[in-house]
Amino acid sequence: PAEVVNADSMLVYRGMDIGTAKPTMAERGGVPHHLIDVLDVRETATVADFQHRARAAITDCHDRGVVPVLVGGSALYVRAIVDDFRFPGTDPMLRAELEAELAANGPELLHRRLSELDPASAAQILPGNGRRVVRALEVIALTGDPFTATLPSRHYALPGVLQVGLDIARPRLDQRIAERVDRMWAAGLVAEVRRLAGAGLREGRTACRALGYRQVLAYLDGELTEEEARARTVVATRRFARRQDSWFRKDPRIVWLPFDRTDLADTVVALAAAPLAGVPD
RNA sequence: GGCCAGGUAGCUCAGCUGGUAGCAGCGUUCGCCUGAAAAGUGAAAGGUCGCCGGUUCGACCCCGGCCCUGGCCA
Repeated sequence: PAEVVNADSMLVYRGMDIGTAKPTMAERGGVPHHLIDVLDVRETATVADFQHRARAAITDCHDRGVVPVLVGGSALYVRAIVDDFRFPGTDPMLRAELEAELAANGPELLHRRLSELDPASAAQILPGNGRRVVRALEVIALTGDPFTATLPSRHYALPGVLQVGLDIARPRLDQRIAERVDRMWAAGLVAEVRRLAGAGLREGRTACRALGYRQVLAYLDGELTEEEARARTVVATRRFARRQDSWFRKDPRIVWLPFDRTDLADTVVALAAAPLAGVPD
C-alpha cells in the first residue's frame, strides 16, 4: 500500500484548485493525499513548517506499513524533508523590524552590517538580495552564531529514499505550459481568484504570489489586461520550470525517466524494490 | 492618388540636425539559493540601424528613389 505526501508549496492552500492544478478527488483515485488543503490563503507557508508536517506524515505512513510517495516540485521543500536541514528559528518582531529597514533603506545598508557581523555569509549573499540578507541578520541576532549561507550536503536524513525526476524536452514542455494555462483560464481561474481575493488572498504573503494568482490579481486591480495576465502567467511558469530544472539537475541522486513513459509507475516500483539494478529498458 | 508619422536587438522603444548604437524595459540563455522557494536574486548573449544610390575623410542620423506599416484627406 502507498499514500501520497504532497511536496508542492501551493497545493497546501484551500480554495486554490484551478491555478495550482490540484488533483481532483477522482484523480486521487481513493489514495490518501497528505498536506493538501491545510492552510488558509491568508496564512504564510514556510519551509520549516512544511518540513515538520511532511516528516510527521511520512513517519505516520511508515508506522502503518504504508509506502509514502512524496510528490511535488517545490525544490527547497523536497530537500528540507529528505535531507538533513535544520532551521534556526524565527522571530516575527525582529523580522518585521529588519523588513521595515529594508523597505526604508534598501538592501545595501543591511548587507554592509552583515559584512561586519558575519563576513563569511556576507561574501556569499549578494548585496542586492534583501530577502536573504534580512534572514541572515535575523538568524545571527537570534542565535548569536554566524548564518550558514550554504546548503547542506546531499545525504538523506530519511531511510530508503528514491528520487525520480520526470524528463521532458524544452519545446514540448513550453508547449504544454501554454496549453495548461489556457485550460486554467477556460476552467475559470479568474473567477477562482476573484473569489479568493474576497476571502483575503491579498493579505497573505505567499499564496498571493503563486503563478497565475499573482497575475490575475494584477488584472483585477487594473494593472494588466486579462490577456496580459494570461500571457505573463505562461512566461512566469516557463521561467519557474527552468529554475526547477537547474535545481534538480544538480542532484546526482535523482533518477530521470521520460515523463511519457507508458510503464512509468511500474518502473518506479521496480526501482524502489531493486535500486541497484538500474533503470530497466 | 495626395498629405503626415514611422520602419534601430526576438518584442516595445532611446539615440542631443553627421564620428564605428542604449549599464533601456520585456523576453531568451546561464548561475546563486536554509523559516515568502509557484518566492528572491546575479550575469551574459542578441543589431548588415527597411532596400538601393548619392553627399562627406566619415552617415542610423543629410539628399534622391523604391518597398513596407499606421493615420488623415480624397
